[in-house]
This record gives sequence, C-alpha cells and structure tokens, in this order.
Amino acid sequence: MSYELNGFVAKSLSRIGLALPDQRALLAGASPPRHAQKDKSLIEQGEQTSSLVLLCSGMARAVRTLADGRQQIVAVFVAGDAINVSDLPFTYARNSTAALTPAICLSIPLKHLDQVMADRPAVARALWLETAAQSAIQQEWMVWLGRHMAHTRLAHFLCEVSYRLELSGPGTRDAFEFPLTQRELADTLGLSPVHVNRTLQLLRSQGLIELSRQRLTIRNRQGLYEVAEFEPRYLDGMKVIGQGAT
Amino acid sequence: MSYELNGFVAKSLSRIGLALPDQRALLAGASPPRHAQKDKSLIEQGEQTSSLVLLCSGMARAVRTLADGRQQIVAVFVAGDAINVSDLPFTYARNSTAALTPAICLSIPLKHLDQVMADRPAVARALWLETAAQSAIQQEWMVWLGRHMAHTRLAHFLCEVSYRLELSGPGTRDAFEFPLTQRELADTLGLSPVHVNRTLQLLRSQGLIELSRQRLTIRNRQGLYEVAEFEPRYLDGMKVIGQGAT
DNA sequence: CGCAACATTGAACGGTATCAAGTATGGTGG
DNA sequence: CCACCATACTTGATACCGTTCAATGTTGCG
Repeated sequence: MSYELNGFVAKSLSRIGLALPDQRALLAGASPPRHAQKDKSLIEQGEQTSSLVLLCSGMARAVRTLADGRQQIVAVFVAGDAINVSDLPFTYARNSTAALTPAICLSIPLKHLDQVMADRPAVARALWLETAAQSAIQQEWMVWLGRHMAHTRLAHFLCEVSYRLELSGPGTRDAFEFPLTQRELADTLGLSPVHVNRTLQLLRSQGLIELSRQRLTIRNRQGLYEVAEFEPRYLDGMKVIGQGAT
Repeated sequence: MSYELNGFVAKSLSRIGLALPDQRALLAGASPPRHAQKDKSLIEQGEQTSSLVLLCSGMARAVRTLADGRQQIVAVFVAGDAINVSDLPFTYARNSTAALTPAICLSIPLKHLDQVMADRPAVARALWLETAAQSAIQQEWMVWLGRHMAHTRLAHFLCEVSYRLELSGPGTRDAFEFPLTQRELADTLGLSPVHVNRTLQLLRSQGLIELSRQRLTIRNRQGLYEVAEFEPRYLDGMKVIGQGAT
C-alpha cells in the first residue's frame, strides 16, 4: 500500500517493541488499510472480534452506552495504539469505538495473528505489553474518577493526551489538534457538559491552557502538571516497553 | 510443596487456559509459596518487578495513595488471579498490593518466566489473556465511577465480587466472607465511608443483602443485579478464556 | 476490662447536576 | 455571498447527592 502508511505502521509497531522482521511477519497478513471519517464507528459494541485493529493515524475513542443513554468514554486512542487488544481474547467487543478525527486503521485477522504469535514469541509479548500499557492508563483514570475534583480530572486528562501525542507523533509539544467536544470531555471525565465548560474556563483563567476550535494550547505546562498532579512516569512505559524482550 | 497448594495453583492456571504441561513448566521455577497475613503488603508501590505473583488463596487489593493521604483501590483480587500481570511489563509496581485476608502467594521469577514464554506460546498467551480480563473489569469500574450513583456502584461491586468468587472457588453462592471494611469499600467506590454506610443500609432495607462481621449474604440476587445493572458477561470471559488457544 | 478500630447517626456545607435560556460557530443551499 | 440551520458553547438559578464534621454506639482483641 502507500509507503507513508507503512511508515506509520512501522512506527506504531516499533513503539510496542517489535523488531523489523516481526513487524513484517505481522503486516504480511493485514487487510488493506481502512480510512474512516470523523465519528465513523470502527468497532461496534457486541460485535464479534475477528481481527486486531491498529490505529495508524488520527484519534479514536471507546465508549460504553448505558440503558438510559448516558455514556462513559473508557479509552482514548492515538496513532500507534492497538484499539482492541483487550477485547481480542474475548469473543465480542465490550464497547463501541469510533474515530475522533479522520483516521486510518489496519486490521490483522485473528487467524494470521494466531499463526504469527505461535512462530514469534516477541509478537505475543508485544500484545501483552500493549494491553498492560492500556491497563496502566485505565488505572490512572480510575484514580481521578474516584478521588479527584473536576479541575484536577480535566487537567490530568489533558496532560495525558498531550503526553501521549508527543510520544506518538512528531511532537507539536504545546499546541495540537484536540478533537473532543465538551460533551465528549464530560463523558470521559464523568461530569456534565455544563460543568466541563466551567472547569475549562477556570483553567483558562489561570493561564494554564487555551482551547478553542478543536485546538489546545498549553500555556503553562508546569502549572498544568501541578493542578493535575500529573506524574507521566506511568506513560513512559509505553516507549521503553519490550526493549529487553526482543 | 504442599499438595493442597498445588491444587490451588493448578485450578488458577487452568482458569486462564493453561494445559497441564504448561502449568508444570511454569511452576517448575516457582519460589516457595509465601503465606501472608491480613493487611500484609504483597507488593510495594515503586518496587522493582522481579517475578510474576499468583494469588493462590485469599483476597487482595491494589491501592493507589495520593499525596494528601486519600486512597483509591484500583483492583481487588481473588484466588487464582495474577496480581501483578499488568505491572510486569514495566520496571516498577505502579501501586501497592496488600492481603485482604490471610493469603498464599506463589512467585515465578521473571528469568524463568521469560524462558518458559519463549518455549511455550500458550504461556505468553495466557498472561495476555489474564491482563485483558483484568482490563475488562477495570472498564466496568470506570463506568460506575464515572456514571453511576452510590447505590448502583456499591451493588455492582458486590455483584462482581460475588460472581468472581463463584468462578474462583467451590462456590458458597449466596453467602461468603467479605473482608473489606466500609473504609475500604469507600476507597474502592470513590465515596466517603459515611456514605458507604448509608448506602449499605439502603440495600439492606430493600432486602437485597445482609452484611456484618465480614460476611455478606445476598438475599435477593435478581433484585441486586437490577439495582447494579449487572451484566456478568464481561466476567464470563475469565472462564472461557484461551480455550481455543491451547 | 479497656482500648482501638470499625460502624452508625445527625446536621451543615459544598461540588456538581439539572434546567433553561441565550450566544457563537460552522456548514449548507440558494 | 448571505441566510439559515444544527451543533457546540456559554451563562445563571436552583436542586441534589455526597462530603465533612462531630459525636455516639459497637465489636473484637490483648
């Protein structure tokens, strides 16, 4: 396919610690890349898991919808993330995943994946590592959902996304596209949209961030980290991961 | 070591889908079992990860402590769980884990683990599956932490523990030892101890549960499930997991 | 028996939700 | 290019769920 795309993929896979031969073996069985528009569903809740899906570019979000219509976003993905590793061992997808921006995905059918994993321990290990990395992020979310106030939650989430984008991409460090609406932020943080709005204004008024038109600017990174009680160490794992294993 | 202990371990490992030969290979390198008393720390926050730790009997809890002393419990483990799979890929433990009851643990040094994983793909896969299963549980927690009221959170957590104990043990279905104090429940649910107390009374007054002296009785399972909006399917994965892989 | 941890109860406070209205913003078709 | 519409954002008033503080009862253990 497009070379540019393969560049993306290689970067993604090497982030989880795969050596080149392993990457090639894995990609050999990949379906043609799927281009998805903003808000298009990538994985449907309840759907049978049939392949590993890698997000090559763009952002995505996994959301759980309750009976009464309320929603909770349980994961946000950036380029390089495997968006369904934790569903793979199960027979079905436990929540829906949709694109937050125009996105490019690559699917690797389970059949091929199983075969590659049998031949190459490093691949199995990489999937485990990716799952563990996402689990680490989930634990942080549980901490702020359970024990932090609105402004700390919001600040922490912004820090996390900023940091992960930095790891994932060429790194526009302090200003980048931030595609979540305030409603989506609310569904991530367990707050109401109204309160997210007010909390954003608080952070703005303290000179910590700017956010408008889907563009986030961090004006005072140190200050934001402090409000967020952000300790990025738990994310550093994502870049070192698996280095010793290959 | 003790036969009884090996029984426990075998059960644990087969739950994550390991065939007997794989189990033996894994256990061959295990350190002697560790007996821990209630509240004794099993893993210390920040500690170097040096081995895979399996909980053979009892219950345990992983907790994150904030700067100001507040705590959030981010995981509860029952017999058969691997209590540090998601820390293993990292170099350090991201939170402390302590026994909730007298407990028995088995440690498998990383060096041995790496070797077994290289030889036996099923072992690597099992670790991935266990990590994914725990991730599924974490997602449920995020949903109720973010979007559910106190009584729903509490009911859901009780349902989950009950269900997992049932999967793990000989199954005293509707009455079992429940070692968490109200303070620990509060730190799990992201509530204050006072409100946990009141919420427990609510569930009691509705005839759904009884709870005293560390013993929980479910008086109306169906009713409790409804209050909790409990859908156990996400836990069934834990028993079927990996069946197709071995 | 006495102490310490745990559980229970009441009153006041506070953070966030909800309701309701109004204001940008951006995309679309005429 | 402008009018229009839908969606997103903003703002204020009120209500509520859960917290905090403080005190009292209870259980279990040395």
